Amino acid sequence: MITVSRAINTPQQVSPATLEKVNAAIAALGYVPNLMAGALRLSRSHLVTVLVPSVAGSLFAGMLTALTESLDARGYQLMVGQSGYDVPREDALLRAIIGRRPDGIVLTGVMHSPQGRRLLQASGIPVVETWDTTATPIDMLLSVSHEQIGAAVSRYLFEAGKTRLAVLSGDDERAHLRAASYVRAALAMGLPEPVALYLPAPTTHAQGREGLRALRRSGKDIDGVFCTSDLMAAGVLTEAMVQGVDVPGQLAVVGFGDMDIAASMSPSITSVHVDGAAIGAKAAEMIAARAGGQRPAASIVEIGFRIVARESA
Amino acid sequence: MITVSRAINTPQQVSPATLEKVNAAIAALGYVPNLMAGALRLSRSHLVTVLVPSVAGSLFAGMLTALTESLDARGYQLMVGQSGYDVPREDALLRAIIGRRPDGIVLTGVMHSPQGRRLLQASGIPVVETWDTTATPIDMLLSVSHEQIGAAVSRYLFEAGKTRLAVLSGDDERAHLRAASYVRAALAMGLPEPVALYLPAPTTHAQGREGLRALRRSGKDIDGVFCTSDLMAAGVLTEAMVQGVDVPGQLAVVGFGDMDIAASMSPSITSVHVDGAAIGAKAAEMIAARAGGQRPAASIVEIGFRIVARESA
DNA sequence: CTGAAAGCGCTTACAG
DNA sequence: CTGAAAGCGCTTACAG
Repeated sequence: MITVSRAINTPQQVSPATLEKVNAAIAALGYVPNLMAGALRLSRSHLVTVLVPSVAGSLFAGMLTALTESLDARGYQLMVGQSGYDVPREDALLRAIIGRRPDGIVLTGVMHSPQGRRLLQASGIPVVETWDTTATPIDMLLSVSHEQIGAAVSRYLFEAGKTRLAVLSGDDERAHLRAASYVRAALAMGLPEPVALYLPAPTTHAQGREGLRALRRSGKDIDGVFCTSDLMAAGVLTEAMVQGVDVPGQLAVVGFGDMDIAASMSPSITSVHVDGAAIGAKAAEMIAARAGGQRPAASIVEIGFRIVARESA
Repeated sequence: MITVSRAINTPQQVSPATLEKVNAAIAALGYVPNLMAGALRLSRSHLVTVLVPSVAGSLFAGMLTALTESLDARGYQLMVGQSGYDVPREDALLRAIIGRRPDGIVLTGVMHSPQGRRLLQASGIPVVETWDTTATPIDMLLSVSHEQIGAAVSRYLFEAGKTRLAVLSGDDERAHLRAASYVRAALAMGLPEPVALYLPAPTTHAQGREGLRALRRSGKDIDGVFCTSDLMAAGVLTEAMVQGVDVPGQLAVVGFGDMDIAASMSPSITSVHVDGAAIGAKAAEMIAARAGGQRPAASIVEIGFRIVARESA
C-alpha cells in the first residue's frame, strides 16, 4: 500500500522494476485510489460546491459550464446544490455541504440569513458570493449590481424615445432589485410610474406571452418593456407578432441574459449581457488560489454588464 | 467526540442533560460533522455522480432537476461531471469520479469504451445508464430508443402528407441514431432519401435558422423537417417566418425535447416528449434501493416517448 | 529504494 | 448512560 501510493503520487521515488509491477497490478484490478481517504488525510477535498436557485435555469448555464471546466482543469470536481428552497431547508442543505468539507463554496446571490452566514463563516471554507452585491460579503464577492442594470435599461428605453414603460419580472430577489430600480429611475426621469408584473421564477416563454396579454388587458398604453429573461422577451415577441403589435415601433423589448436566442430571433432582442462565464472562471481561480494558500489579488471583483443593442429596442 | 457523535446520530442513547450541553456547544461553535470521515468509516458516501454531455444543455435539465430533488429527499447529494470530452479525458474523469466512491453513478447515454466499462464494473459502484438503449448494459438501464423515435417521426410526417423530408441533427451519438433511423424509415416507406444536415451539439436557435437556409440553398424542395431540439425547431420557425414560408402548409416542423417553448411558440411546435423527470426520479430510486442492499424490481426499464401533436406539423 | 507507524475524523461494538 | 479502542484507506515523515 505504501509503495502503491508512492508509485501513483511520486513515481520517481520508486525503482522502475517495482513501478512496473505495481502498474500492472493496478491495471489488472482496475484499482482507483479512494480520494475521500486521501482528502481526510490531507484535509484537501478537491471538491467545490456551487449553489444555484435551479439547475434547470438557463441564466446560470454559462457560469456552470465555465466553473466546471475551470475547476476540472485544476483537478477539482464540482458539486451542485439547488438553493431554491425555504429557509429551514437551506440550513440543512448548508450543513450537508459544509459536512463534505469542500475546498470552496460558490453561492449564487449573497447569503442574507444570519444563521447561514454564521455557519459558513465558522466553517472556514472559502466562500464566493456571486451575481449580486453587498457591503458585507461573507468572504469573496463577484459583484453584479442589479440596481445599476435596472436604471440603465430605464435610461436606454427613455433615450430610444419610449416613455410609457413596463417590466415583466421574475419574483426572485435579484429580479426584484432590477425591477424596483428600473421603476425608480423612470420616475426620476419624470416618466409616469412603470407597470411592474411579477411572475414565478424561472421565467418562461409562455410567461412572456401571458405577460404581454396582461399588460394590454390593463388598458395602459405601454411602449417599452423590460423582461427578466430573454426567453420571456422571446415570448413577448411571439405575442406581439400574433397581436400585430410592431416591435420596436409600437413596443420596444429588452431582455436579460443575452442568450443565443436573443441574437437569433427576428427581430433580434436587445438584451443585458452579464458575463456568467467570467464569473465561473474567476470563482474557480479565486478558490484555487485560496486552497494553494495564497490571498487572491482582490476579494471583491466588479463584474459589470452591458446593454447589447439589437432590433427589438 | 464519542458522546457528540451519539448526540447527533442516536440522541435517545444520551441523557437529556448531556444532550443539552452537547447541543449548546455545537450551536456555539457552528460544528458540522465531517461527512467524509463518516463516509470512510461506513463506506457509504451518500454521494451520487451524474455525467452529462454539457451542464448548459436544456435537454437534460428536467432529468437533472428531478435527480437533484429525488436524491436530496433521500439524503444524497449530486455531483455533476461533463462528459463532452475526448476519450483519454473521459478516462481521467471516470477515475476522478470512482475515486470519490459515490453510492451511484448516472450516465447520460450508454458507455461504449471497453476501458470505461471495465473501470466502472471493477469499481462495484451501482451504475445507471440512461437516455439510450443497449443489449449489454454495465448494470442498470433506463432505456430510450432513439431508433424508434426517428422512425416514428418519419411516419408521423408521412401520415401528415409530407413526402420530401429532411432532418437537422446535432452531431452527438444519440441524435445520429435518431437521424439515421428517420432516414431509413422514410426510404422503407418509399419516399426519396431525406436530406440530413449535422451540426455541432448542443444545437441552438441560430443553427435552426442557418439550417433552414442551408436546406433551401440545397435546391431540394423540402416539405417536412425533423429537428434535434426544440430550440432548433424554433429557429426554423423564425427563419420560415422571415422567408415567408408557411408552417405547416409548405413546411412541417417537428422538434425534440418538448420544452416549454414548444407549446408556447406561434405556431406551436409538434415535438417528441421523453420524460426526463421520470428518468431522474427513477435513477435516484434505483440507486437508493441498491445502497439499501436491495435488488431493484427491474434493472432495465423502458422509458418510452410520445409525439405531442401541435400546429407546426 | 522500501517498510512500519502514526494520524486525518468519524462510528460502533465492547466494557464498565 | 458514558468512555476506551479499533478501523475505514489513505499519506508522509522516519528508519532501515
